[in-house]
Amino acid sequence: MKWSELSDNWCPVARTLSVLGDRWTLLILRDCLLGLSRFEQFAESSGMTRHILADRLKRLVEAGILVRNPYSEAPKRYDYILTEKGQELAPALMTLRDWGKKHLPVRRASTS
Amino acid sequence: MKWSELSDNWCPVARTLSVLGDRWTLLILRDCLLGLSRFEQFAESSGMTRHILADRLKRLVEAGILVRNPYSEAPKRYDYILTEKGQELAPALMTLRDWGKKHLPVRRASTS
DNA sequence: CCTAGCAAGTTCCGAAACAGCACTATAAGC
DNA sequence: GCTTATAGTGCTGTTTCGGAACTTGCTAGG
Repeated sequence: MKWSELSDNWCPVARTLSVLGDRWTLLILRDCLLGLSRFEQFAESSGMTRHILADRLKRLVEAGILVRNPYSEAPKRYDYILTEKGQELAPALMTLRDWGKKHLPVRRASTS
Repeated sequence: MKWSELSDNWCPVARTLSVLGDRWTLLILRDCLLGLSRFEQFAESSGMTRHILADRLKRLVEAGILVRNPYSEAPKRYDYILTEKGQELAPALMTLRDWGKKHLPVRRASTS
């Protein structure tokens, strides 16, 4: 089964995953909720390749989760702002964060 | 950046995604929470290939989210049971489900 | 004994996605 | 007219994925 076919699945969890079911998309949204909005900021914060970032931003805009907003006319520049639909993903990010904090402690030497 | 490198990220959301940040893993957990436990059940329910399913189950066991439980000795057979750690992902699934129900209605002809 | 069936995987190959890096486009500043 | 800043694209090799067949270990039937 293809990823895209999930979007018509009977299960709302599956449909949700059809939009944000890869490792990078939720990281972009995390950054958005932290106040980031620009391509270069996302690229640096998440460490993903620019190629993937561009693709995921496009998908998120198509899904109505972000809007591509021109913030500069002179050299045409765009940043990405959460829609209300996107902001309502905050609770989901919170529950994932809480689970991670509880069950996936950092395995660095500094923590022990 | 590689997927696996996320597991040491400072951000708990990123660490969580290092475990369940692909399209299929959360579907397996959804099925577990619905009471499924066997390989063939997961394969049929989610529609993923057996190859990927086997890989994801292995990862989930390694992550301590599922346990591989022998339920038959005669022909060695195993099923997969949620640990407490895994059950605590239920709230996360709920929030994703709620968001999907609200923002991603099924696009079938029957809905219009 | 021989074959079929069930369940949990494993193997193989072509297709798609990804990582890494360089490159483009447009304009501002020196 | 050269450098810097920003938002992407192109290119190339590697990794992962999708689909279907095959394996293993046992049971049931003829």
